[in-house]
Amino acid sequence: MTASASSRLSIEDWTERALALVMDEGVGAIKINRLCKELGVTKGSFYWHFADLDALLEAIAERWCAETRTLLGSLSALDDLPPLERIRAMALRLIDGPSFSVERALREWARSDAKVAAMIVESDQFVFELVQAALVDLGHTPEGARMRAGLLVYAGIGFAHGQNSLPQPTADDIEDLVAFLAGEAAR
Amino acid sequence: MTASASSRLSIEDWTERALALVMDEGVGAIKINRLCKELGVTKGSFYWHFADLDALLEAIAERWCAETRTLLGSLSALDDLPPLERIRAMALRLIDGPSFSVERALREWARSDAKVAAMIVESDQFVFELVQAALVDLGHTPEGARMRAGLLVYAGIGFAHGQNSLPQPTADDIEDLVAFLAGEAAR
DNA sequence: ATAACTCCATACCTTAGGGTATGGTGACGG
DNA sequence: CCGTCACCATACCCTAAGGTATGGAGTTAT
Repeated sequence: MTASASSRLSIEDWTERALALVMDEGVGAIKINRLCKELGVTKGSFYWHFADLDALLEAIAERWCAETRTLLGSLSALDDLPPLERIRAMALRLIDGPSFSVERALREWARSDAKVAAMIVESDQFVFELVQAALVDLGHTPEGARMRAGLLVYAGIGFAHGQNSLPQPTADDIEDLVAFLAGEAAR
Repeated sequence: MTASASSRLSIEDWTERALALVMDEGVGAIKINRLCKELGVTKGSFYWHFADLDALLEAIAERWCAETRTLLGSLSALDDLPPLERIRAMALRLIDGPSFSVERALREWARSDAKVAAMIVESDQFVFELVQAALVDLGHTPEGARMRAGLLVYAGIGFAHGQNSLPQPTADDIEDLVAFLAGEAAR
């Protein structure tokens, strides 16, 4: 459906569908037969494109890593914004509800795929350093900025993994949070 | 080995071993044959004690919930400590490395077991309210305390799920963190 | 002592899912 | 027009794992 209109499938058709599956049902949901059914083919097709399941997993890991890397690159555009805006943008990104299941799926995946794990580390690092730099721009010491940025990033990760245990923060709450983290700058 | 010396097994022997398995390998690692081998029996024994796998899962969920509830009860002893000590205790608890895999296993488990999920929510809530109360005792407004406590608890959850993406905080870092969260009390 | 009950072993069934072998069909170059 | 190759269908095998049926051995009560 989302794939190309051609009756023949390409590698990209497979990785695209498989990636979508990983995102909203986890890597454990990838079954060859199921994928085939969703793509309207049978296993004969799959094993022509890929040697085995691991080959498919590796392919979609590669693809996801590439996509994520370009996404991080595009995020560098935030550098032009004022520091507080940068922090706010990251905080809002961390609170984005629909992406929670994706976040969980990715970290679960990372536990069985080194490439994915490395990419996630890189991604976390990226956000962390972005926030830290913004805090330094606001006049914080590197150490103070480090602690605050770490707190925000880890809270973001935790937010995706907590099962709505605590009341969900509103937009106003985020404002308070950003103000708190950015506060008492020149101490 | 850890079970009773008797040659016959009890329900507790099964739930104990299974719970240990869940903790350090996740709920997905529970296989009937494997459990039997570890306990030195065969499936005939398992299916005498339990109707099926779900019955076993339910039993260990029940057991874990009970154990966790008493653990939370014992944690109420912290109420006598000064507020800052209470927060510090919770912060250190959240950073406890060896329990990370347990934390992950539990939340994964919670996604397929409502009882476990509810217990985790209760547990998170407990820690959250404890920290929040301590912050209020320090002179914070309920709203300020709420935000700070939420930040700490979520960061703790995230810390267990991040794959060492960011540099691990030292004991000194925790001190700074607690001081930061508790800081600027009477504003 | 023996009947009854508890706990467990053995053998077997069934399903899901990864993987393989082989043949067929459409498109395209020669 | 025909062969070749890319792509796929069909049929099959193998293993892991949950589940069942049945019988046997140890224990306990009467």
